[in-house]
Amino acid sequence: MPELPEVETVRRDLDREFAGKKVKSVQVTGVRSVRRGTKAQLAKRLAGRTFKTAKRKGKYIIVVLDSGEWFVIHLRMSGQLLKSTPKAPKPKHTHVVIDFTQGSQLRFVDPRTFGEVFVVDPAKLAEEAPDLAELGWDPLDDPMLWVDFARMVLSRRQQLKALLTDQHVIAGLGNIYSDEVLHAAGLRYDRQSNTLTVQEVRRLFRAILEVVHEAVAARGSSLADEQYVDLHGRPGSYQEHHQVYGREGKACLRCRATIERTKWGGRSTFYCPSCQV
DNA sequence: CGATCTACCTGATGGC
DNA sequence: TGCCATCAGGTAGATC
Repeated sequence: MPELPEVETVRRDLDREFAGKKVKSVQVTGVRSVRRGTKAQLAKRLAGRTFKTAKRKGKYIIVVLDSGEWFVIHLRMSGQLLKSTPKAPKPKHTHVVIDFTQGSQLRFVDPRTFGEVFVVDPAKLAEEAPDLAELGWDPLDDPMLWVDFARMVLSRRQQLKALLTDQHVIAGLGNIYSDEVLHAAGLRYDRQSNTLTVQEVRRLFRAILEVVHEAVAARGSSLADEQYVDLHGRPGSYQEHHQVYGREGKACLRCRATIERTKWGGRSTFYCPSCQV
């Protein structure tokens, strides 16, 4: 579900609401939410620790603990982090509950159970969390010169949608935002990365930055099912700005041609057949 | 190396 | 009403 803008929204909420707070207790009831190490180890490494700051790398949320360790959360398709109180009824599929000494509660809710939480020593990141260690360029956090971006794109032979959603190359884009970026850049999902002109690479670079920043400002995209909500359970509003995603059969807002939907890599892909080349 | 499947899950939706 | 197929924001692994 959530891509960079949604994860960043949750990160900011988490930092605002829980930085400086101390963990009182941890209950892990989910069967699959803890896959690296045991539930007991996770609870032990969190109990009594203070949340210092919440960071983000790609789609991973990283809570820096006062022990120096990282409490990492990946929401995958359906995960949510929700702030609540101990007495409030728990939604179905609540897998991890963290109580804080001041009385608030943090919940990890995840119907499809693809998401995960774990604690890692950042010094052992490469061995214990290679997926996190090997992430590529984060377009919100990492400075990047456009010439370096151009070198990266032109040195690969990959369809553009594959390149944009490859977390080793660019960290944070998924199915919605790759389609929106490609429309903003005027490029088709199946263009080979090494065939781009210099101007096209520049447009792609600017489109990534523009779409990501605007989507973060709108607190992410929530689709009809509202699977994505922020820490307080509120939806985002960037879906109102979507140019192609979910707009099959509607007029392109730039050229008035009809937006098409196709299958690419097993996922729905939306594009304008006229102004994306 | 890149492209294409499959699998991991629950739940919503639509056709018949 | 029920039953079945399809689809959903992600990612890893197998295969060619």
